[in-house]
Amino acid sequence: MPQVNKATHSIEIKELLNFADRTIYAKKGTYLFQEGMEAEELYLILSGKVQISKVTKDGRELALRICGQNDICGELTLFTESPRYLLSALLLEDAEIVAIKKEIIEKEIFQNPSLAFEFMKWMSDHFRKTQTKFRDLVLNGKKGALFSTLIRMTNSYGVKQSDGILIDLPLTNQELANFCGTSRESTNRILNDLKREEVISTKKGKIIIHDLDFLKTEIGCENCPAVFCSIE
Amino acid sequence: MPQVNKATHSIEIKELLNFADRTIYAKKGTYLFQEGMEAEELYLILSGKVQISKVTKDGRELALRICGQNDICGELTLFTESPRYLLSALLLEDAEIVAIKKEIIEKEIFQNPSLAFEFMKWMSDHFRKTQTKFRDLVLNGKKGALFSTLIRMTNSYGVKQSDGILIDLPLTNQELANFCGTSRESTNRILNDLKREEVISTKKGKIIIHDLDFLKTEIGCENCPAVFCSIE
DNA sequence: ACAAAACTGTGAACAACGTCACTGAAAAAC
DNA sequence: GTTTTTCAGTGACGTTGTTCACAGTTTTGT
Repeated sequence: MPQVNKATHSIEIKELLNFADRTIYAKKGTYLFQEGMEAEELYLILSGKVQISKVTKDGRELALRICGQNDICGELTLFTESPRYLLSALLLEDAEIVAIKKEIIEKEIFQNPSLAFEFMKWMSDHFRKTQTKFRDLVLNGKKGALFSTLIRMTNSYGVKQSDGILIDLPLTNQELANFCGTSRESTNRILNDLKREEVISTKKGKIIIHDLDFLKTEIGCENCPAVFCSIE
Repeated sequence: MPQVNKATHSIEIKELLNFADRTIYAKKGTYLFQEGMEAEELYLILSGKVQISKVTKDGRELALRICGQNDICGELTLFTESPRYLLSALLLEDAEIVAIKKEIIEKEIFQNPSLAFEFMKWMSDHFRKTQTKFRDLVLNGKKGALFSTLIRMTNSYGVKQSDGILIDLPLTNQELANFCGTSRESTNRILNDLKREEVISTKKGKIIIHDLDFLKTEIGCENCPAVFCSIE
């Protein structure tokens, strides 16, 4: 099945594999790391999916990204003294993950300009992604947050169908709400409005987008390259 | 007058000066760059203040940071093909700014590991800053956004006084609101609540913080190092 | 020093969103 | 294949934040 838009990652990031400390086989539902933990490694996902999120004291959860194959996480701790993870990484599926020691990467980046360059490019792209998501959430209210999330999901997991684009990822209303900083009920109501207007529909717990442009114009999306507008 | 917390910038970032293309003397109220413009340079502020913000189609403005001496802006366009600025940079004061060609930096970073390293550290810190601000704005409502902004302003422009910390920066309610994604009226009401509870007061258009801890506990601030919690 | 402009402060009406409470549907477990 | 458990859906109501309107205050310009 053809992926609509698969953000291409730089080939060189795979160089990181050469510096692997060990490979982790972790189970769905467990945490790769949790906020507050001392951060000594960073991770490269070989298979499976990992959700990065922030948990508030009062138990709510703000989900930020879902990392899949070839994505990097734990990256925010590089170049910081006695760093701790700011976020938690929850396994959405069983996964195979390579751990790389922070010191080794830092040393290697220092000696390997091409790796440094690729890494900076990656950070830069990643930053842009966060920046645009930020804008959508703060500037366009909860509706904007949801529309933005749907668009990003489409870019990352969209599969073309005869009647639209299927977001090929099982998602409950609650999970979607976590990405928007919204309550489950609000998300549910907005989704049902969209169904009524035939912008989306659902099949077997997955969402099909029929009118992506509607979502885009509502939040003033400038049609930035999909690399900057994904959930990864 | 002693600055409460001045985030120390890496000395090496001044290396960038060696690659300067030209020096710009720009007037308050003008734009260094505006979103959508083709991005060919990045800028190092020598003196003056520059506010980075995003303007929405309907005229609202979301302010993200204020750059002062030795800060870098326009950085989000590095390592991207045919980049355009995502944000606008408005001069808050007359300023002296060094422009550096994107290509030159990219080339130099490739050849100079120490510069690359410092630059990555800078990006990493910068990212953390954005990430925490993000959390405050999305997770703690408009009040959280304002408290967070006040704390950041204190870290960047706070000057110790006998009765508290003066935020040594002229700020109208509207400007403050722009940093929070809020209406002027809401900001005004929250500020007046804080005045009534003697958490803050104002003198000559500037804010004095009497009870910083109150603001911090309200938003669940973990007392992260000031480097990650500033308005720069 | 005086007028114009910009900013502050506040009430009232309204919209957006969250919380609570509960029902029915679907999926998972046994 | 039935029982649990999880999830979707929806009304009622409270809270938060916005918008509009306007009066009073401070700052700026000349």
